[in-house]
Amino acid sequence: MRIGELAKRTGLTPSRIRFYESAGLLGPVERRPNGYRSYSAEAEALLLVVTSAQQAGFSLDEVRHLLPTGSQGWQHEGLVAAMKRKVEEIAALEQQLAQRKAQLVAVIDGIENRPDGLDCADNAKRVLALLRT
Amino acid sequence: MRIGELAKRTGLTPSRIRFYESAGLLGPVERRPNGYRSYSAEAEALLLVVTSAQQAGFSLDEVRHLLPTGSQGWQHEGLVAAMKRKVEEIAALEQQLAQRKAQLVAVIDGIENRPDGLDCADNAKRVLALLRT
DNA sequence: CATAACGTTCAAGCGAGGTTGAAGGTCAAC
DNA sequence: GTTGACCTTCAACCTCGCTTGAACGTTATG
Repeated sequence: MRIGELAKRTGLTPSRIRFYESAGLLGPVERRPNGYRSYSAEAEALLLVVTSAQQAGFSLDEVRHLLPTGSQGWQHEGLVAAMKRKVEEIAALEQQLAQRKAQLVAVIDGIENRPDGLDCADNAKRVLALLRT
Repeated sequence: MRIGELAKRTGLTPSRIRFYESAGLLGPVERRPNGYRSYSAEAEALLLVVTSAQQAGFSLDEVRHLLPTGSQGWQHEGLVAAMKRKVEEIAALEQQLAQRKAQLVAVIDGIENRPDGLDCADNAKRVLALLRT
């Protein structure tokens, strides 16, 4: 498989795939006699791992340390440990998101249900005070 | 209040505050005769709005469009609409996060409970297949 | 009066995650 | 035998959200 087809199959751009290679995420890539990159079906799976890991919140740097180094195969323990840590991080993020959403909703409510007799500036102070808590 | 004190009160660095000003987030800032910036207490509230909005997932560009332009005051409708959109976005993000977490947990489980008689490479394929669904 | 702790501007740099472009090689089809 | 699609490298550029540094002015304190 040449890079164009791999790109289509993964939904990535060729430049992005080359970028991942140059970032050390794909290991050494086979070449045809003409210099073209040649990918096996495994490459598609590997790219799926990379993009999934990215979506799961791993930086490329983190991903690189999780991928099999050379021909050494996966290192299950470290991998599992990293994923468990990431699950924790995601749980923390979920909490933060929920809090942000709650704050936004509180601000919206604070604006829409402004107490009678409170002018806009004072209401702004009231609403901001809610955020600090 | 000079920039240093504002920085301490908000927990931001002076450079960051100047950066926000140069990004058009703070409007025109008063100056003392010596050229030093002079901030009112409102500035602290404004910076709180900026950083809160950032934490809520607004980019600085988005924040700029939400802040009162000139001396025109807040535009409640647009503001509330933007916040409601952001709440939707956050809800979507929450779903994605939940899905990512579920995938990670599935992968962890796939590794830890590898079926007997399946070698590592085949198990990797099995686990990756789960991710595609 | 010296010195340290502030403040100023402006330009440059960083880190992440890529994209874009120039200059060129390869290959299949017409 | 020439178009056009695809591939190569390498360097430069981009966006975001800042930080850092150089060169310089101001103010409070001993």
